[in-house]
Amino acid sequence: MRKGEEFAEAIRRGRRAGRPSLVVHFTAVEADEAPIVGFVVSKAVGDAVTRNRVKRRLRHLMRARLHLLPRGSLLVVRANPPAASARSEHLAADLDVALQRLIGRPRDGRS
RNA sequence: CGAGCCGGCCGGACGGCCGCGUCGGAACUCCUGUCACGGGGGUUCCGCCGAGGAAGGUCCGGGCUCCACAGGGCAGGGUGGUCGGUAACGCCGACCCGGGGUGACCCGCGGGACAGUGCCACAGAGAACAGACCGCCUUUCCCUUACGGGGGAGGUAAGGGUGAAACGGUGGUGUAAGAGACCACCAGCGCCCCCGGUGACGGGGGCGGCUAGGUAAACCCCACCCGGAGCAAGGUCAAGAAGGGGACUUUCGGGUUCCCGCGCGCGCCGCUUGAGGACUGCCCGUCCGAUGGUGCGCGGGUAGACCGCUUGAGACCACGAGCAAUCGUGGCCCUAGAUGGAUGGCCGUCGGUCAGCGAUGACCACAGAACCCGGCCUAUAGGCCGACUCGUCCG
RNA sequence: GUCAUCGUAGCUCAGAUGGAAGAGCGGUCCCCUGAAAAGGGACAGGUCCGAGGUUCGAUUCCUCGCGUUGGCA
Repeated sequence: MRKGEEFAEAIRRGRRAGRPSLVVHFTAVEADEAPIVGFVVSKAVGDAVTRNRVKRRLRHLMRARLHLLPRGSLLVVRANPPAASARSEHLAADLDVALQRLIGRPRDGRS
């Protein structure tokens, strides 16, 4: 994801699942397109080195989970300050829980 | 051996599996164009390369690009011992002067206070061509038997006390008491001469007057330097005053959406007798200038691609010049170029640090390129190398 | 990339030419009240962001640094 409108769409209209280290926003459009994913790591998380590391870890974790997303997905992962000092397995666990809440439920749920 | 001082360098190493980015190659595939060669994109595989000494802060200086190649004066800003280095600097080196240290060495915005103006609180009698509070001395008056005390007039900067600072220091002559009033030496100031040095300056000699406060990181004066903006610079696709471009889609007619050129109305100024504008603020001077400039209102509008983009005052190694900063010659090498922004995940061995008798366990400094260089400053676990100084001991 | 702003008591802010710092709220104690609030009185509280420098003397002037907030492209 690389456009401001797409971030706004996912964050404002999508559903949200929060964990201590991160927040996941998810929405889906009708179009039959490949899912796109964006990351938000604010200045509150740390300095430039820390923010880069958090972003790379999240990108790595999401890459392995892309197949879980339906077509047309817009997904934004926002990092919270605890993500800076979290171990990768903790980040992965938080991410899995959040994804489970958002898309793991039956497809006829609220949308 | 201990303590210290200065400089240079490194800043984890090796390997396995899975991923990411640029570039190159191959295969497959899509779009587009030509008579033909072609152009552009996607996927997969292979290969090379892939953050720093500070990439940081943005405090200076340059390259590069555009503005009209930018002239003169004023204003404004900056620098401030000397000589050298450099593309340049507010940086670096050596030296000079002043200060600190036993020393190696360290610190200094280090021009001018007889061009002018301002300021120097409190304390103190007096604070800038100073000043009689106490004191000292002369004289006079009063009180007192006397010793002595008090008042007036005057002399006096040697002494006291205040202060950051009180108008040279010590000794003598001199005097009523004193005073550079005079003398000797010392310190300091100005001028002249000689010697050494490119120079700052240093050494020596002579003469003069006896003495001149501090502050210019207060205004200021002097010397020298400075055009402005910044890669979101700037350019190409880009044709045109009616359309053009990108992306997606298509039944190939087109459609959707975004972007660029902004569009309309009313008024004012002007079209070479020139409105307005540029050379950054002003003046002179020079130049641009008519599909023009400007005011108000309404409507529209906020980033598509590509180039610039990494070969450069370049890195390394020799030799030479120089005390050094640095420079010259030769050899050799090519070493990130992203654009929601590429270095991540898992694991092994070794290396450090800490804990523990041990098995073992935990941890790994500061910090992430964004046009590119030269400096400065700031952050930084741990480690390596070298020069030198002082102290102690041994020979 | 570039240009600014601010940093003073626990909080919000003043301050001067360089001569040593205040206000409001808050805090503590006392008075008032049967008790409290309000009111009155008294008191305490400061590395003037840090380091270095200029000066006799710096919160103020100079340099560097740290942090805060913001503007423009």
